[in-house]
Amino acid sequence: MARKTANRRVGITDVAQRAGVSLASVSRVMNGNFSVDPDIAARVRAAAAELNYHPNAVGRSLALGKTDTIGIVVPDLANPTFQGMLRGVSRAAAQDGYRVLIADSSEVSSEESILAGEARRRCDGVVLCAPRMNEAELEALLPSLQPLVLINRSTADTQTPSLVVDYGQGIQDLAAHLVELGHTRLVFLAGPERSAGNQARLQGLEKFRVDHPEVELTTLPAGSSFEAGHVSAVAVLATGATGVLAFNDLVAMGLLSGLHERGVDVPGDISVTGFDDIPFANYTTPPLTTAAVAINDIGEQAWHELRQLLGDGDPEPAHTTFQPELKRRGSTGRVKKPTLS
Amino acid sequence: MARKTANRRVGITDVAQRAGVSLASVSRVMNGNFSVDPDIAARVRAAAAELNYHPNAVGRSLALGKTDTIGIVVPDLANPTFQGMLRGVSRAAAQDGYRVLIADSSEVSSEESILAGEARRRCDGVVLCAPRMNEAELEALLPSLQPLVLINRSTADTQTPSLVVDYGQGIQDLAAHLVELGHTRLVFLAGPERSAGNQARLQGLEKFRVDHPEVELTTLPAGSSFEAGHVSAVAVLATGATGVLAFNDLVAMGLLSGLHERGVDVPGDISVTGFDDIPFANYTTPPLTTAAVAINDIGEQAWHELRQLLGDGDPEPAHTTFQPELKRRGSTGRVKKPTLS
DNA sequence: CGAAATCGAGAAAACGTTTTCTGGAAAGGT
DNA sequence: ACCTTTCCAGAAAACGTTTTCTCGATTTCG
Repeated sequence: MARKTANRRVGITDVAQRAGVSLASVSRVMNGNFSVDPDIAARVRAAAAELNYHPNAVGRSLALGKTDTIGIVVPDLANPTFQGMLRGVSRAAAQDGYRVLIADSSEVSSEESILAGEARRRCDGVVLCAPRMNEAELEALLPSLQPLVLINRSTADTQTPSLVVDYGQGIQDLAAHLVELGHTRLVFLAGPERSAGNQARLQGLEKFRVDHPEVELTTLPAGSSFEAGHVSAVAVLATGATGVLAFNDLVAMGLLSGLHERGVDVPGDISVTGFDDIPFANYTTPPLTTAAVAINDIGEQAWHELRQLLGDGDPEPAHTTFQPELKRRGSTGRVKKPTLS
Repeated sequence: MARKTANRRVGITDVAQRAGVSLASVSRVMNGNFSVDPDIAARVRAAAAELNYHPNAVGRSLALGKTDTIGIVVPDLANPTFQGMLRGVSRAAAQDGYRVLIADSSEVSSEESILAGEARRRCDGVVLCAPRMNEAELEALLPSLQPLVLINRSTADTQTPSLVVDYGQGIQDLAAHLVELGHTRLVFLAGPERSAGNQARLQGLEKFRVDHPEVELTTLPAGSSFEAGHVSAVAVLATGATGVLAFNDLVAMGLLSGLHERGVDVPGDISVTGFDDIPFANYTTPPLTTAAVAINDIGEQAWHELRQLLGDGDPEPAHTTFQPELKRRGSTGRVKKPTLS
């Protein structure tokens, strides 16, 4: 390793030398270890200040066996949901002096496992949000990631806490809300097929169907983005439905935009619901009725679980379910005229 | 350090022992070093596989003097602009096998310097976006962060590349666009006072004033969030202006929402412009006229600059300026009636 | 006053790698 | 056939800390 410009980096050795003490003493002083002569401590501190010494994190990590860093794997940093999660984790972890290493798998499931492994090797623990990874692969990966908390995936493994959102219940609440407003012809704009969240919504809707046999509910493949919602506008209109359950807020916003372009009034002609309650949902025109997911709380909670795991005890890992909360806003309204059938 | 459950972690030593070779050979094999006997290589690989060995990143970092990690300091992870930047940096860095450590300063400038320093100590380099930090503090901090690229801050230091957006020009373009549409009474919804970006916009508008003495331009303090824009609606209406230059897209969207609630038609009664062209800007009703900032490109470019610095050569650090691009959309239109004056 | 207990600072081992150094064997040249 | 060069595997140093261990000095107690 070519030493650039003589000895550039100032280490603990330099401080020790300058203060005329041993390495050990410097280390003790730097770590606030008592039982060290005040005079020595002062000399060390002075030397450290003069040399502008800052302990090397890597050396420290090696000696201590911890990095004070956790990894978080998300499918897509462009998605507000994962951004919120990341933010929640990051802020909470920062409170405890931990930093966060991010890994964006770009929605490709093969990357998810690689990134998770790599992140784990660099960090003390991992928060894994991998909705696409298949069940078997996940189970196989679990042991090697060990201090780990799962988001929106469940596992039999008793070691790993998991935080899941009850998408099934949320979508039922939204559907029920529409029915309450008199809608009897609904359409669901589905998300990515392989997505665990989409599966959960579909199951919820299945349950809804048996509870409300009088409601006509069709499903249209869409996606999880603005564009997906935007291009779905025409298909939605073709169904003649008066209420739309979009996969998430992004799709709903895209749809809102598409409907607006076609002169369709929301909620006058059609009611639209989203999912997640991203910050923007409150500021669309009209404001979006949606199922609020406390995504920041989930991130925060994820950190707290992980912190438990990193600490000593193994206090039963929690398997927490978050209930979405229905937010009634302007994008849903009473059905104008009963559907002719 | 208490070894948990006998020897848990499998290290290079275990592999060497199992393969019946020395540490050095294992290391050579793992790093694809040629000039190692094929037989030995095979044995090592087999042993590594059997033991499920993965090299310890910290040990590796210490020996190599590099972490393959960069830090990025942003003021607020909730802001779409910084989210985009982060995403750009992260994706680009990932392409080259680097990971990103995030530090969210929560908009407090004192944190910015601490976090930057800490990030630098853990990583090989830093991307710093610290709009609030004062000039002096920044200059003082620069040397200690050295492989570093600045975003939206300039510096005399020739060592550090910086990427800045020409907010001054962008806001002038937007203003000119409104003038072109016949507006003569404009209002600027200002951002946070201390923000460098806000200063740049104000300077641009000053220039605009001298170029267009016929236009009446007032400034209203607002902020950088939805809420800021939302609550500004009444103040904006009070000015009697027909064109509004919002600090950014968030403020514009909040304003749009506030105006809608009051039954004010956009762009019929008032034209509104944003800034940044965040992904949502395309899907508001009406779609937002704004100045597009290629924020993902900036993130990507930031990584490329940093990669240069991390590599050997010192090929003059670029000081790049990004020009916003005017996006004409539905939120601006011809002024309905000439302002009486 | 002497021996045991206490204390604190320095020497050295440890963390898990990579890489230089070294020495023995094989290969090549005269 | 002998000497020199080449090659490659293993030993050891290095990276920058923390922490255990050791040992001399000071204190305390009998």
